[in-house]
Amino acid sequence: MDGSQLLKGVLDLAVLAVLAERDGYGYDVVRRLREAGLEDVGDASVYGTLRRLYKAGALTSYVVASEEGPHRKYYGLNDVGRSLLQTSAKTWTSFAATMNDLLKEVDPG
Amino acid sequence: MDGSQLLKGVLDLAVLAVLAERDGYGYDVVRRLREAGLEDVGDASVYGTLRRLYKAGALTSYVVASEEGPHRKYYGLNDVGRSLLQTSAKTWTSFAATMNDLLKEVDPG
DNA sequence: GGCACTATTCTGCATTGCGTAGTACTGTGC
DNA sequence: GCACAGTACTACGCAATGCAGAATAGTGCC
Repeated sequence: MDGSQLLKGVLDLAVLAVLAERDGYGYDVVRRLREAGLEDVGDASVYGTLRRLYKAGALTSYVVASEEGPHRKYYGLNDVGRSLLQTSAKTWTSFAATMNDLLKEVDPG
Repeated sequence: MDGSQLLKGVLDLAVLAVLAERDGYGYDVVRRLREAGLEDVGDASVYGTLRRLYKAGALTSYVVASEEGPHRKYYGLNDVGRSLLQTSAKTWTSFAATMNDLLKEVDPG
């Protein structure tokens, strides 16, 4: 557990959170992330994140060969992913709280 | 205004916030950041951030030649820095809100 | 005076995550 | 067949963070 993830690895957390809601394939995750407010997220970043997460053993993956387009590669959380999500969420929350503290003294009213 | 800063540039904001409280030199900023809860922040990162911010015209800098050690290079916010802080703080806040929204559906209870 | 230690700054270099751009494949509509 | 949209993926680059180490300026000890 190193601090660099704290500062940069927010996308991982976002992807995990989105997948926790329900399984999704890359293109879909991108769309959901953008709808959630992360409008500037690049698709390649998401694919990369998905792959990293999968490689880290946090995701399951199954291909659905739709008849109306190319196959969709769905991803879903497994136990590792779920606990990673919990941990990361906690880390994020406390990090965000720290930042908000720092900012509180700045923003008067 | 690009999103990459959203995801990565948190340290900039933290440094700006700390400096808004009162001027400080690098070594001191590191200490204050750590005391504030950002324990894993590396000194080189802070020096780098300081330099980048200064180069971007957000900071003033003056050297205080202390008699009890090497000179201290103080940094402080100027108008550019203050408005950068405001902007970044707003961006951060809304980003954090988005993330919290995303996480709300995950963390039951 | 020299040595170790602390405070302080600064400079590589490596890692890594995010983004842009471009490729490839599959189905639909013309 | 061709253009277009949905979908996945790769290659490369940039920027930020971290680690390690050097340099500089004092203090204290011998």
